[in-house]
Amino acid sequence: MSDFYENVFDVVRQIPPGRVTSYGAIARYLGSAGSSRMVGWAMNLSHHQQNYVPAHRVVNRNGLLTGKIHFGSPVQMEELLENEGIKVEEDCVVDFDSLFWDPVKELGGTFSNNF
DNA sequence: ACGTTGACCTATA
DNA sequence: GTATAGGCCAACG
Repeated sequence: MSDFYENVFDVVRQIPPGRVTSYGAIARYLGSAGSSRMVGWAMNLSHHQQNYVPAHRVVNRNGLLTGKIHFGSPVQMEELLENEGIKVEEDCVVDFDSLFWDPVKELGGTFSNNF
């Protein structure tokens, strides 16, 4: 497994429950900004990983559940998200801006404790 | 091996 | 504000 995918899975696993992030955010965190597509591909491989990867917490920039189709069922992603406490309507995450979890801002080297 | 596609994002018109 | 173009890198046909 390439380190890239491993990092992606590691970041996705560290996403707190009830929170969501975008492919671009992960790609930027890995330093491969612009290669957001690779993150999506990594998610595709996440199903083959023995370690469970909450790919349902990863959505696109618009908060749209574009990858729900790649789950067991098209509604599987919505079920999981609602199970986490995230409201989903029209395949879109409600309050996505508030639920957005940026790995660069959270895990990003500088542990900003100035909260 | 070449061409196309893909769970995307950013920029310009 | 929407629409179109470009970029990115890996997998599939």
